[in-house]
Amino acid sequence: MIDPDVAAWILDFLLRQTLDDSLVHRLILSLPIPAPSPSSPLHRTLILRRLSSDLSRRSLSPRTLHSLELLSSLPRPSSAAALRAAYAAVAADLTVKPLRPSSRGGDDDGGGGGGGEGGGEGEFYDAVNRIWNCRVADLEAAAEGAEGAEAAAGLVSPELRATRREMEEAVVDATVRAGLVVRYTEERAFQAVRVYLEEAWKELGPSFLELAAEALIGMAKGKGLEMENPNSSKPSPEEGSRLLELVNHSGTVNKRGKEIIEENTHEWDDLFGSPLPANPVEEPHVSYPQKGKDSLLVKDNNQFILRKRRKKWSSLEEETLRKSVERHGVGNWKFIKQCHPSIFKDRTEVDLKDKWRNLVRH
DNA sequence: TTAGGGCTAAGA
DNA sequence: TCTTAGCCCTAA
Repeated sequence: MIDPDVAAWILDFLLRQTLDDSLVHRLILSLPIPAPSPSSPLHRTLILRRLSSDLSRRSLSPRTLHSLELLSSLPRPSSAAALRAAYAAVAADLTVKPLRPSSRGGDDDGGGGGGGEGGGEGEFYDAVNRIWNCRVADLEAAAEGAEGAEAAAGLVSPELRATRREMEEAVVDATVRAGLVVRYTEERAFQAVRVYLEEAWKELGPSFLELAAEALIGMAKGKGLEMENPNSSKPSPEEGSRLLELVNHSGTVNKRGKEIIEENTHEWDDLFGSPLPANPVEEPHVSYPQKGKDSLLVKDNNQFILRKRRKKWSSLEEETLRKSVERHGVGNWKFIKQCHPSIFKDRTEVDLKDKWRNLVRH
């Protein structure tokens, strides 16, 4: 059995190599690492790796935005200017995406819901609401208030505020909308993320294993334990693969890990404590309890039914609900949930409605 | 998807 | 035992 600290060093090293995503997924499941705390170096490496993965798959999604938000909330946010630029570019790209000719779909769009003319605009309005009137508005509010001000200020820039105004204008003006499509290209967003990642990886420096290896080599040469020269030669991807093989043969793949690999789910997100779907529409609905630690069996009329385990509302959930209702009004429960997927990850729209009923009752 | 009635676990 | 909060069911 590998020591958790050693496992974390191995993972931290391998995450920086050009390994295939599926291998990284298997690694995360195989190694006995606890969920990294936001202050641990591994946390930053994991988020950067997830972002790199989005870039290499050329797939920018709300998950990408979430990664950038997480990075800005870390104790010492790296490459602040590039991070702000990447956030603004990705937010704009995700909003404008439905307006691009390639996304509007032909007659075989198969997506249902809307379709036809105006479908792209509909999705655009929805994205403006979700990203700019909700997500970015929250950041701006937080940047001005005391709560999370530092993290939010790391993302809020004059450029972001200007783009938000532009998006609002585009909702009512077709000419502005057309301008957005020309200006906010997908390539522009990719480029901004690429620039940020280059800077961030550079700032991160070598992994602990690399430093240790250098020190060992130094010792072998009789030079003592010097841990300098961070840009010395990195182990090759092949070496990373061999190490991975070693880990896989150590027999530490747990049962749950195997199940998840078989189900091909998104193992990354488990490590961040707040799974975020690539597309909010695909978010799993939690209204029907499933067997597990979050459910309990209750006897009802001589038959057992599965019931969701009672979970007290946290002050963060309560406060978020209050602010959301203030901003978006009563009754928009689904929208409010979509605005705060990580905070309300364990709640259904009905839960939000029920909680609000309780809040106004007393 | 939402509103509203009703049930029940938890705690005073 | 009573109240409250969280959850479920059903109709629209």
